[in-house]
Amino acid sequence: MTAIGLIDCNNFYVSCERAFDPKLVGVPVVVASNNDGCAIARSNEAKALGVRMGDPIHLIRDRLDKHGVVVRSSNYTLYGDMQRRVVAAVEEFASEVEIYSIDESFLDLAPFADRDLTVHANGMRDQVRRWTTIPTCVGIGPTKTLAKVANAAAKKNPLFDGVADLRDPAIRAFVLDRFPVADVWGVGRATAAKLATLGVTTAGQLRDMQLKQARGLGTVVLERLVAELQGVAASVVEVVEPRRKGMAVTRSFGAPVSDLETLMGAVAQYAMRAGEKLRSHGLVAGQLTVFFHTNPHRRDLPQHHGSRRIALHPMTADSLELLAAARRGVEAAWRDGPAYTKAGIMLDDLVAEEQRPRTLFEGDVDRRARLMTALDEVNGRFGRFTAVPAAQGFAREWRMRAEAKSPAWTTRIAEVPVVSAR
DNA sequence: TCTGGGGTCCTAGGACCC
DNA sequence: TCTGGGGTCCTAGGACCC
Repeated sequence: MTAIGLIDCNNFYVSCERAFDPKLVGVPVVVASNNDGCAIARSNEAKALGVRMGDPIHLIRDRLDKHGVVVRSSNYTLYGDMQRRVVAAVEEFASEVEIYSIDESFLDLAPFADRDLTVHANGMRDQVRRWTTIPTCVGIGPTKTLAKVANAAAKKNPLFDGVADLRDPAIRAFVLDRFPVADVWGVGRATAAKLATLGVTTAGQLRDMQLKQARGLGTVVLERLVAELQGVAASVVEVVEPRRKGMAVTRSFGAPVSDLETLMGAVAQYAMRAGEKLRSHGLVAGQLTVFFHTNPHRRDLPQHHGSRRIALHPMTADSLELLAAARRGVEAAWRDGPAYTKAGIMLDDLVAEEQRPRTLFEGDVDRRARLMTALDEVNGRFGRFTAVPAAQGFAREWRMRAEAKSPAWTTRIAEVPVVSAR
């Protein structure tokens, strides 16, 4: 019998922060996005105060201060390492684990389906908690979409106490009839609005929609979604990582940038990072897009959105080639005057290094590849951007804000927590 | 003063071909 | 005035996810 599980960490970033700082337990905590811009994780206490996902911190500052909400800058090194530990704790409880996002994994539970899966899931949650302190919820169903619904029910409805198994048709119907259609995985704002005009407001009503009608209203994506709600699997638990199609390094600046040289400095660093990322995946890129733009929320200020796409011949993962292409793009798209607040590099047409098409006249590729390997080794060992090209220009006025970032508790020896006993 | 940073998939429509 | 009937490939943009 098919049984798909979804384990999801509760308020993951906040829980990671709490794992190493007990002062944060029991008080309202918010983790801010890069640049301390928006609220992207909230403790239950913060949710109860009305802090919503994506709220700009500066707009809710007063409320945060009034209620003593602790705001932490995001610390992705910590969260990434904690994810690894959560997955390790889960592995023995499933035959396959598909890491879906930094805080969620799909599980193939079929081999365990003859036992009580609620007991099984609770054993898994206990192990995650023992190994990482992170609280989780588990949803179980015959398809991924139903496992997602189950997970949300497990989290929201105290009746389930952290684990919901929707394989039983009666329980499933009970939950779907009370589940807002807008909260279904894959139903966003636009689709929810269209469904509302048809009077479809619950997941149960969407389940009962004709497949053809679903396709007409949305696309094949909505049709598959309806099938999954009916218990017919349209996707499976995927273990192998799919080949990446694109890759990006983009950042908002800590302060607006109006001069070309400073912007170049930022873009240069993103290009170096993009190259590093490509090489770590063993890929080369055929196309690079560089962009920079002003603050779109400030309609009162002059706006400019500069962007250039540059073909990379030959395809490459060489940081210096990416850097040169990015510079050309910025120069071509530059406009004097506006204050820019964000820039980025996007790479497309990604191909595995071994499958890179060879061209004539590509120079001494091996020598450059060795240089890049050396660069990665130095930076891997001594910290990112220890070795950089001399022309990079390392003025850092644009560097993003992170005013309340926790230490790299688990990944830097100088920052591991010290425990003393007497 | 201050609004994240990644990704995926699908479709429509244009360019081009015979 | 009137203007076929297929294809393919590519790109931009929308919608969605966390």
